[in-house]
Amino acid sequence: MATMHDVARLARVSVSTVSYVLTGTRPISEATRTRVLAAMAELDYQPNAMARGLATRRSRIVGLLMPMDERGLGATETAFVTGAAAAASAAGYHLVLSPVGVADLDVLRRLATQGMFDGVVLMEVQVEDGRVAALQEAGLPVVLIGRTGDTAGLSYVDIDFEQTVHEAVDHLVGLGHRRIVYVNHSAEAIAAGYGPAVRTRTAFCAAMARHGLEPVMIASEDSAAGGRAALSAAVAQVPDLTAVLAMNESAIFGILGELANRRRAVPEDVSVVSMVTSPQVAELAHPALTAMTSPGAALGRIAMEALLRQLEGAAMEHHQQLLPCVLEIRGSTGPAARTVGDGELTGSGPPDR
Amino acid sequence: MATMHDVARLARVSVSTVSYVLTGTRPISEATRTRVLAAMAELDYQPNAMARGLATRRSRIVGLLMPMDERGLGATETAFVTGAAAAASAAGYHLVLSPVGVADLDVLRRLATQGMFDGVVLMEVQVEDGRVAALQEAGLPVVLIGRTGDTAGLSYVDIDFEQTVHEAVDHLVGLGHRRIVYVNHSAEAIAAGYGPAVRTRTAFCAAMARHGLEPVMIASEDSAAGGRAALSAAVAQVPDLTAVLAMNESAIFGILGELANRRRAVPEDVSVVSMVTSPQVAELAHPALTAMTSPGAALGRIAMEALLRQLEGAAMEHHQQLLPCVLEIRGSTGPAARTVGDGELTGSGPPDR
DNA sequence: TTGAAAGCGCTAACAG
DNA sequence: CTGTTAGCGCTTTCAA
Repeated sequence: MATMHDVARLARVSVSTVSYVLTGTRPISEATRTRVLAAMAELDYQPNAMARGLATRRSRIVGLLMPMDERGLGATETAFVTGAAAAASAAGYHLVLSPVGVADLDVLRRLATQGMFDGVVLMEVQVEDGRVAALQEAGLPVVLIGRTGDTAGLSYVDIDFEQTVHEAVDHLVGLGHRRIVYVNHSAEAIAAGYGPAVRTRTAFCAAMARHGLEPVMIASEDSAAGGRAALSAAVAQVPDLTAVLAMNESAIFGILGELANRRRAVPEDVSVVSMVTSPQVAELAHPALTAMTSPGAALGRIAMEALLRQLEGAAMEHHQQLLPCVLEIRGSTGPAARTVGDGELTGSGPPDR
Repeated sequence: MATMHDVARLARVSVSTVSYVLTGTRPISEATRTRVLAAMAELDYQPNAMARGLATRRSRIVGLLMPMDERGLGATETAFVTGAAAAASAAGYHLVLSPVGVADLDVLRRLATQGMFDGVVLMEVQVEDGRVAALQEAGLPVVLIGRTGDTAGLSYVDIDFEQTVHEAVDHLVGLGHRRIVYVNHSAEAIAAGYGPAVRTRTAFCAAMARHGLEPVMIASEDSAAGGRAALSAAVAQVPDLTAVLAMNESAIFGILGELANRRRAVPEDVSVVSMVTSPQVAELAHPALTAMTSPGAALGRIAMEALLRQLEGAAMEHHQQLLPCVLEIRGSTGPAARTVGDGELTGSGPPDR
């Protein structure tokens, strides 16, 4: 309510002096500084954010851009948001949550040129993503959570899917599993170039190859029903599978449910590893899921910190960083059921028909 | 980048004319309007949000204030956020996510007087909540998601816990259950005046009384471990219980796990209803949970719409609305196990020791 | 060490 | 129907 003018008058100084006391950009005698501070306290003065923003051309507002479909955010995405929000807030920035779909390029361009954002963090990045170019054309500093196919010249943090998949496969192989089926996101997601789906797919092939094993992969809708269908498909293809590696947080419980239906005990008959999963979700299952825990909040925080550093320093340094998920062993994995021979073998659960 | 001046010059009109074309607050001849519009298009003009905000003293930014503890948001809270964000965005407002704890009253006051927010939605409201008063003193329009003990003169939307609990209890009683245990949030949460915990507690007593039944209530930590402990305590207190009503989304899977440990089949031996739960979470369980589905996104949307209406119209009308959760029957409830007599009876599962 | 004054880009009287 | 101009509240030269 009180303006800088009011403070200046009460302290018997000019407005510029008040401003300098506030910003500290020029020396002020101790005497006047205390007078000004006292006046501020007395009037309960708070600088007006809009006015300051207009004068400095910096809003101290950063955007967090993400598509928000009707089915809401998963636990991992939510962690991105809270991590980023905490980091922004700690640095004295405001975080605006903007639902911007991959198709809303015009909306995005408008947002970018309104001068409301000092910079943005972009979530749910596709391998081919027009939003990145649009943002760069607008001259707005961007940090991605996730990454495009060509990452030259841009800042991002992402999960190290290679590393994550390799660790997961190593864990299972270490337990003696050889017939491991990978349940990925939907075929559409893969076709659309959804990074996590595409990258883990490649990585799984590589990881299995390294152990001399055949990679079997099944796409699954992001739902419990999708998971059930995927598991059925997996069993049809590899009747004697002993382990499932699932990339699909939404499908994982369907997978578990279908295993239960088929009387395949976890982990005695089939081991299950859930990839890129939050501990909260992993704990929900019974037994609790061995999972590759996604560094959700950390990723959000690191992305935001990188962006803010880019805003503070004029230097246009790029921050590119991959964080692996960490293996947390819980109850859903165990030694592979004993098999006869190597290629031919007895199924470890009863047949289904 | 281009300013209103540039547009004015190119269109050979004054800045005010450009402004009026933009705001539509005074008639403009078709000829000049098209000239101005053409100039805007040519220059790719976007009005500067800060400048407009300063001039109009309205930022078109609303805040969403919530405490963000380290353990992140639950599915229901996340739905509040996405619902509110979508509504704000649809109305052309920006939504700032601000982590403001119940204790951060000074932070809140600073936020409120910076002139950054036209209004705010406050989440995670306590029965006794100093933030509400602080906001009102600052003269900032507020809508609560949740509500304080005394709601005189303020706007809120909240879940109708009375109704929700009654429906849940009626469902179980209708299935023949009489020994129903209520698992609430933690004792600390109740003591701290956490609305949902306090209100459901009262409602459960009333609902049971209406059926002439004894209300048994157990507090539980918000975790799977808490849920297991709570179920153990429940069984200790009511060995022959046939139904559990759980208010605790974080504990529900612990409850299910412990039931499985004790070889009490769901729903054959024990029926389980989860209160204030998102469908996604309910679907995760096996069998899927019969639940009182929280109107999460709707609540967020309604709160935001009420706030925006308050901002647009000068009228200081209050919006007070309760929405019940809706019963969605899935696989976790069924008829009560047959019992002998009414008070004395045979347990429906095997004893635990 | 301080003050005066010119903007930042826009809106909204006021005046034609 | 349109133009001129005085702010909105702050920062930051320029001048003392």
